[in-house]
Amino acid sequence: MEVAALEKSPSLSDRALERLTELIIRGDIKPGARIQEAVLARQLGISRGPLREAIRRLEGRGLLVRIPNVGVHVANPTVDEIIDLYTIREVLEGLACRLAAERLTDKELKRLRDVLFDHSAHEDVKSGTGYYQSPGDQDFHFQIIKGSRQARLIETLLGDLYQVLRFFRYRSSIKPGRAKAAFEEHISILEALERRDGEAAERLMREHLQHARLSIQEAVDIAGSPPDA
Amino acid sequence: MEVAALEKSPSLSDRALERLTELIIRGDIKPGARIQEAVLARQLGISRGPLREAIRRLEGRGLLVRIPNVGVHVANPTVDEIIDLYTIREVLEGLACRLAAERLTDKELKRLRDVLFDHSAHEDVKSGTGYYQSPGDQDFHFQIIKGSRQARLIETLLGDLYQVLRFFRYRSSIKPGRAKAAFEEHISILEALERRDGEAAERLMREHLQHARLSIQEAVDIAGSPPDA
DNA sequence: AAGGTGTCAATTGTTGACAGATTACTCATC
DNA sequence: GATGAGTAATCTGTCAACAATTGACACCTT
Repeated sequence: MEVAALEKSPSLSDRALERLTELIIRGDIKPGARIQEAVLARQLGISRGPLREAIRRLEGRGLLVRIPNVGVHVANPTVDEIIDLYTIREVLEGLACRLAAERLTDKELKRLRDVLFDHSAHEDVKSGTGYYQSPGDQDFHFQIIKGSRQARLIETLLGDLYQVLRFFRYRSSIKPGRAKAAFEEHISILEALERRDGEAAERLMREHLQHARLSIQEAVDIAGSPPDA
Repeated sequence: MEVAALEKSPSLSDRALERLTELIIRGDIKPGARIQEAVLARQLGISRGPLREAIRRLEGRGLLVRIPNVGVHVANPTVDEIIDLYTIREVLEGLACRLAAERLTDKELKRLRDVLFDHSAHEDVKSGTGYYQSPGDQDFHFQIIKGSRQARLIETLLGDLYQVLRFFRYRSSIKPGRAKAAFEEHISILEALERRDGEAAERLMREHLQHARLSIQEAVDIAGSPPDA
């Protein structure tokens, strides 16, 4: 919907923001890589002015880092910083979930249930590793966040945090059991929402995301441990 | 500390960001007021380029709103949107408080206690209305947020949210008893921190901020109710 | 007189060029 | 062969001029 607003007037800066975000998230420009304004501007077919505006906006989101008089790099966060992002997401999406419990329409709840069960989720879950971080998983979270009816919260979670996390997502092998567990946690959350139990919904969502975070943390600990142990 | 980094190389865009933020928060430019780039640029003694970059950054923070090809105005949020901001602050500062309980040094805890009791807080509280939103109150929150040791969280709460809320703070008469209650809630929070009880610290901070939010909401409801009732 | 149409001033969007700073390189010196 | 000053090249920071869009006013049509 925000995109629709941009489509109305695709200023070069807006388009540059979109394109650049995509380049970063898709990994075409790697974390830590330096960005040269003139070069990138030529690649995008625009001049440096609008590009600089786009860069400044991405700086605000933490995707780019500028060193004065030297240049801008794509952010290259440490594992700890990524974990910190997940921690922030935990409380914000917990809040969204609590609000959603009070505000989702019956129709939307029904749709949420469909998302959870239709979306070939069962196959994914049974096959073992598919569900976690699948479109089905993402859609479930999206619906709940939107259901909070809190524009600022939606903007923050969907616009900023998700993009950043999508980028920084740790490409680690998730534990085999995680997919099934995640799916079951989703069911518990859905049930709390259907009971209109905001407190429980918030708590369950926070626990759900905490598990995801710990799963990552664990994978990193293993990968980071000395291989000659 | 972020300012220190800017002082190193105060680019015109950085300075414009600072000055413009100040102009908005001090109320020199009022909510809803239109900003003309050329005029403001001349007032700040710079050209439109750096100013536009600063504006784009403030757009990201939600302090300015741009209508494509028409202009930018200072945001003019509804009461509901302000309440939403407070709600977000609740969970984020709750998180900060939980982390602080685990991470504050004994020295910092001592300092926090001093802030609470020294800062002529007693006089403020006894006099009735002084404490709430006083420097002492703010300092207490600042110390805890910084104590979370979470750069991103600190940046969000202190850099973005506080400035926005400082600006949009509802100039409403707070209930007489609120100051004393707020002070006592601070004491409870401090005690939880000293016990290193993160769970309780988070819960208490959230309740504390929730009370503040409800106090505002109440004041608005009264002010907003039809006077001919 | 009401409604539509064309024109014009004002403002945003964009560009290319200039100035200042930083980095990398060269060359002389130890 | 290593080190350091000096210099050149490159890139960021900034500006002023140009293009495109908007909104308002006057004018014409019905």
